[in-house]
Amino acid sequence: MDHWLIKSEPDVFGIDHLKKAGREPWSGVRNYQARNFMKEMKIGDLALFYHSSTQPPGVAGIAKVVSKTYPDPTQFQKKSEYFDPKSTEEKPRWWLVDFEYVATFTDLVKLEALKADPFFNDMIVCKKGTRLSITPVEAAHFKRVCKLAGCKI
DNA sequence: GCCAACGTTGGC
DNA sequence: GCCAACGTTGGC
Repeated sequence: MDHWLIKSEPDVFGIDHLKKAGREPWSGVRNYQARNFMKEMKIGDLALFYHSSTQPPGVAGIAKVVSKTYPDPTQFQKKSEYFDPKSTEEKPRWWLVDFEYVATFTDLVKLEALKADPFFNDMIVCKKGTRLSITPVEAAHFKRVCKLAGCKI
């Protein structure tokens, strides 16, 4: 099983939205690197749900991959803000998976806390200038974040 | 294929 | 609101 970190702005779609929805297609990723990581995801993989562009930023909970990778339907929808005229149904450019709600952390594991701990030095989200919305996470890092949150997975 | 200009992300 | 760090676009 692999581990990941997925970023989302809580004002747009946060962990509470996922909890309410139960399950959500992770549409709208329009970055090739992030897309490639999503293509590597397998059913059962776990992801840290990270809140970005908020005060304070940090990991808010856990989500689980519950579908295989399939074409992002919003790329074909003309009215969607994610519409991509260069994409075709025969050769879709953008792919996604569905995430299922797993848990909300009682206390947000702040980015500040991750940066303060040398154990997380290699974690991509801690590095300067990383805007990637989907990143792989080492199992040890994943476990430690859960531990900091007092969350047993 | 280079690279300047532009747009976006996201912490601060 | 600022701006660093990217990614993308398009002229050449």
